[in-house]
This record gives sequence, C-alpha cells and structure tokens, in this order.
Amino acid sequence: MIQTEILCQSPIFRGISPEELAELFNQIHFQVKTYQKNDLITIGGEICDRLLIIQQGSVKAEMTDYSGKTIKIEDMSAPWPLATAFLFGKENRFPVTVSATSDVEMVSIPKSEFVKMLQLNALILNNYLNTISTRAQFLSQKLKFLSFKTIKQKIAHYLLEKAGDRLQTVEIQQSQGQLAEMFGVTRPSLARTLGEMCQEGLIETDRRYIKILDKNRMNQLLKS
Amino acid sequence: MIQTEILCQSPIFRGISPEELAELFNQIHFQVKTYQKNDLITIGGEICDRLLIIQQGSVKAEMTDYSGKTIKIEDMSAPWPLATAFLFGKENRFPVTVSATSDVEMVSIPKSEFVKMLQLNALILNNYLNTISTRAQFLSQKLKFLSFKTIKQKIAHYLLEKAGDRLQTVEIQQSQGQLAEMFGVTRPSLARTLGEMCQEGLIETDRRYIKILDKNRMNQLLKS
DNA sequence: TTTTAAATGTAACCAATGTTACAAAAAGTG
DNA sequence: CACTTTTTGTAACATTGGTTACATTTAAAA
Repeated sequence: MIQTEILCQSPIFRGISPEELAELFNQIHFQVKTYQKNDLITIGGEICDRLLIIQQGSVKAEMTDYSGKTIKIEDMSAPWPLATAFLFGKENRFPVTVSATSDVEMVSIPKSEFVKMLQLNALILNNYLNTISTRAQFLSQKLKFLSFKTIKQKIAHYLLEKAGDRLQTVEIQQSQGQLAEMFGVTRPSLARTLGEMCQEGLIETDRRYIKILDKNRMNQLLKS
Repeated sequence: MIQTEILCQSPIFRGISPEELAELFNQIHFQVKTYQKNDLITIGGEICDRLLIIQQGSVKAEMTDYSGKTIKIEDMSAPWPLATAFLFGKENRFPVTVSATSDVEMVSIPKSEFVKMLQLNALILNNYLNTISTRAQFLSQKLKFLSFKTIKQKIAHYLLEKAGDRLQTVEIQQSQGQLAEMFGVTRPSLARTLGEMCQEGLIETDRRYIKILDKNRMNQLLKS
C-alpha cells in the first residue's frame, strides 16, 4: 500500500502535499514491493529501468569487487530514493548492490511513468535535479576521500572535516572496526596509525573521543 | 560569438537544429568567454552557478589534493558541457579544477537562465537528465576502478575492459607514464608490475601493444 | 558482582609499492 | 646519418599497510 504521508518527505516529493501526491500517483502505474531483512534488492550490474523509493525500513548499498568482497558505500532509510542517478544516462545499470538491513517496503516506479511525473509537476522536476546532482557530489566526495593515500591522511582528513573550524574534540559514532571498514583499511592498521598519531602529539584518544592537539600539523599532513 | 552549429552537437542540445537553438538562445542571457592555453577556467571549491559549454578547444579536469598535487580526472573538448552535475544540488561547488589545454571559447549560461531553457524545451530536459546521469555513472566507474587494491588488478581490469570479449591485443594510446598517472601509481612501479606479468605468462608487451595471453588467469586476479 | 563477549592496543613478520638512480632503447630532429 | 630528447627497463632500498596472534580493556549479560 502506498503511503503518501511518508513519501512526501522524500527529497523528490518535498514540498508536495500528501493529497496532491496521491493524486499524482493515481495518474501513473507503479508497484509496492516488500523485502525481509538481508534480502537483496538490487544487484550491481542489473538493468535500472525504474525509480525505487524506500517507503519503510532501511537498506545498505555496497560495491562488490570481482572477488565478492564488498565495500560499504552508504546506508539509507525511508523515505529515500535509490538509483536516482542511474535511471537516465547511457548505461542504465545499478552500480551497487543494495540489500535490506531491516524489513523494507519499496515503491517501484517505471522510468516512463516517472518521466510523466516530471512533466506533470515542475516541483518534482526541480527536486529531482537537485537529488541527482547531490548524488554526483556525494560520489565526487567519496572519490576525493579515496585519493588520500596513507591512513594518516585519511584520519586527518576525516577528523578535520568532522571537527570543522571550531571543535577540538570529535566523537566517533562507530567502532574502530567500522571506521576501518569505511576507510578501506584493516582494523589493526587503523589502530596502529592512531597510536602513532598519539605518540607524535597530533591527537589524544579517549574511548570514542578524539582530541585534535595540533590542527596546523594535521593540515600539513594533507599537504605532503 | 555563439556558434549554434557547434553547440547543437553538444549532448545537451543534441537533436536540436542550429536555427532552433539560436532562437532559444535569443530568449535567454548568456556569455561567451575566451581562455588561452593553461588558463584556469574553474577552481575546485568555487561556486558553480552557471552551466559551461566548451564551444572551441579542449580542457582538462583535475582533482587537487591539499598539497597542490593533482590527479587528472578527464579530458574534454568542444562541444562538451562542464559542471552539469554540480549546477543543481546542495553544495554548488566545482569539485575539480579545470584548465585550458588549448585556446578555448566557453559559453556560460547562468543557472536561472538554463532552467528557463529546460522549461522551454522538453528535448533539452531529456538530454540534460541523460548527461547528468552519465556523469554520475562515470564517477561511479572511477570509484570502482579505485577499489582495486593492487597494481596487477588495475592493469588486469584495464586490459580486460579494453579488450572486451573478442580482442586479444590492446593498443595503449598513452605513454607508460601517463598510464601510471591514470592508475594513480608511479611509473617504475607500473613498469615493474608489467614486467612481472610478462614473466608469469599473463601478457606479452611490444611497444604500445599488449597481448593478453591468458584471459582466464587475468580474470582470476580480479577475484582474489 | 561475576561472567562472558566485544572492542581495543600492540607486536612481529611479510608483501606491495614508492623513491631514487641510472642505463638502454626508441623516437624525434637537423 | 648523428644528435638530442623521451620513453622504457631495472635495481636497491625505504615505507606503508596487511596478516596473524595475543593480551588488555570495556561493555553487556547473567
């Protein structure tokens, strides 16, 4: 069952009232699919000819390398749209494998039907352009992050980004292991590097809090 | 001076006649700017509030890390549009630094004027969605490429991709040094790895031609 | 509190790649 | 052809990070 009160919170339908949205959905064809925890929703490489919007639950997107090893790319939950950047374009294939991290309801709108929506409503068009652009920016950011070669640089970049201009102390929400996964390095290597940075007087760690002692020197790290 | 015969070859204006395009440009405000070889056109981080289309010449896009070192991301030439994915979205900043690799003429359309165009012409809207999506796909590909850890894997991926299903021999257009730069590794390391792969009977090199001797084993490389 | 499981710190060792340097080969130029 | 420049092959050495293993600390559960 479609739930327009939830969907209108989605970036694509932002600013549209539930009633207006229900009216719009009346004019097109679509499906609502359900998945259970750990179910695969899309597989990297699969044809992408429909817009997917999470109506209920949460999913994770992973990039699968040839070995079957996966790198987690991001987590998403309702009412987020998937595959917005791959609905159009040359090669309409999902770049990532998406699986349910809880029980999930997914609204599935065929591409041609979604184009109708864009034509019907200028606000949706604008929202969609913003969404797709934000997505490209996200990828670009990820790319930038990967361009840091050493673990020390990755940590420095991460901490400086998180701390912003003002803060000195950063709280890490994830465990060290999860952080290492995000960085694409092993946990012992991350721990070793954090230890080194402590010895060098760059940071001070206390459980999940990391205090930046020398921002200048941290910045220098990124410049060498 | 605007040259609609060239611009209508651009992905954004594909399918539109030069006369039709001239008519469209009559209805909006825009600028044509000229640059000389090596001039900076955009700087990474700069606000992106206009659509840029190369009308004449060619440019390169580079990502600048904090040290000022750059990684080349791609080359583009007329009549290619720049910054299509960063015109909309949350953070409207150029992710890359773009500089002229020859003398360049650039058409610059303010965002609000471009939105007018999208409203005026459905074909342009469709083209634009395709362009922006293709861009996101390109970034995603780049990301996938960077996910290969070892140089051997990068070479294997690159060669298998280039060879496709049929070919056995791949011609490298760039020099070894340029290839190394693209891979984000040093030239001696690339040469060493190529040497190793020859010794292992995976490939045979003859100047700019590389013959793949054992596709199966190459594929295995990517799976381990 | 006691017990158990999870997260963290650390160390020894190894593989991959960067660094630097130089010689050989190829390509371009007069 | 002779000369210069660019590209390529290769080697020794340093650095980084992965692997494995284990002890310690912290958090959760009984």
